[in-house]
Amino acid sequence: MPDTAGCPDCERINEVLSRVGDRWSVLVVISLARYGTLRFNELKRNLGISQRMLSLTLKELERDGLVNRTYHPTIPPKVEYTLTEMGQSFHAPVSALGSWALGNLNRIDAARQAYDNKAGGEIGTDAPA
Amino acid sequence: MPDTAGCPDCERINEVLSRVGDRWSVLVVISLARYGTLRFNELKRNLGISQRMLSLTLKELERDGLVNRTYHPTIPPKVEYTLTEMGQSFHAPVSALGSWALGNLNRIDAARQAYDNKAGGEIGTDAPA
DNA sequence: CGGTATCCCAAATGATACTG
DNA sequence: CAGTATCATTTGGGATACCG
Repeated sequence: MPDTAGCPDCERINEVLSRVGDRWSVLVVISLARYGTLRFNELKRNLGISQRMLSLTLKELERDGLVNRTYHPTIPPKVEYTLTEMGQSFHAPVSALGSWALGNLNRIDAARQAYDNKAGGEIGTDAPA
Repeated sequence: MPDTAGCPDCERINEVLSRVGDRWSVLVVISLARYGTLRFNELKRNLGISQRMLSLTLKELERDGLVNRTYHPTIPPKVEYTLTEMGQSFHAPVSALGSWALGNLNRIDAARQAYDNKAGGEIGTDAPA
C-alpha cells in the first residue's frame, strides 16, 4: 500500500490528479474552454477520441462537477456540454501547464536527443568504421 | 489513429503531457522542488512509489532534461537528484495545478456525492419501505 | 445522434528476486 | 544503496455491435 508519507500534500494532489488529471479529461476541458459549448460528436471529432472513452470521460467530469450536461429530447437527440464554474477555474492551471508544454517542447526534444546520443555512443567511443 | 484535428494545440500539449504529465513525474517534481536534493530511497519513501516505477520515472525525467542525476561512486553508492532549471520552471504550473487540486478536492467530493445520490435514487422515486 | 455493452489488445504498474 | 530483470495483474483504450 503506497503511503506518500513525508509529503502529505502529495497524497491529496495525487487523489485529484488521478481523477481529473488524465489526458482525455484535460483535453476535453481545454476544448470546452475554447469553444464554450460542444455536442458529443463534436468533441469526439475534435479530439480524435473513441466514443467509449469520451462517454466515460464526460461522465466522470460531470460527476466531479466540472462539466454540465444538457440533454435535449428531440429527434434525433442533442446533448450539449459546457464547463461548470469549477470547470472553468480548473482551466486556468491546466492552461498554464499547456503553455509551459508548448513553450518547452523543443527544449525537451533537444534534451532527449542529447541524452540519447550520449547513451548510444557510450559503447564504442569512436565513430563506426 | 487519433488526429486531434480542430484543436491543433491539443496535439502538442498532449505530446508533452504524456511525457511529463503522469502522476509520478508530477509528484517527483513536487518533492524535489520542496526538498531541493533527494536520494533515490528518500524519494521512494516519500512518495510511496515502487522501486521500479521510481527508476523509470527518474530516468525519463533526466532524459527530458527536468532532473539532474549525480552519482557518487562511494560504497555504498549514493545518488542525488535535483531539478534542473527547466525542471524548476516546470514546477510553477505544476504547483498551480496542485494548489487547485487541494483547494477543490472538497467541492469535487461534494459534487460526486450529489451525483451519486441522484443516480441511486432514480429507480424508485420515494423512500424504500 | 448519443450513448451502452462486449471483446480484446497494449500499456502501466506493483511485487519479487537478483546485481554491482 | 541504487538500481535492473522478470513476472503477473490491473487498467486504459480502441473496435464493433446494438439500443433509445
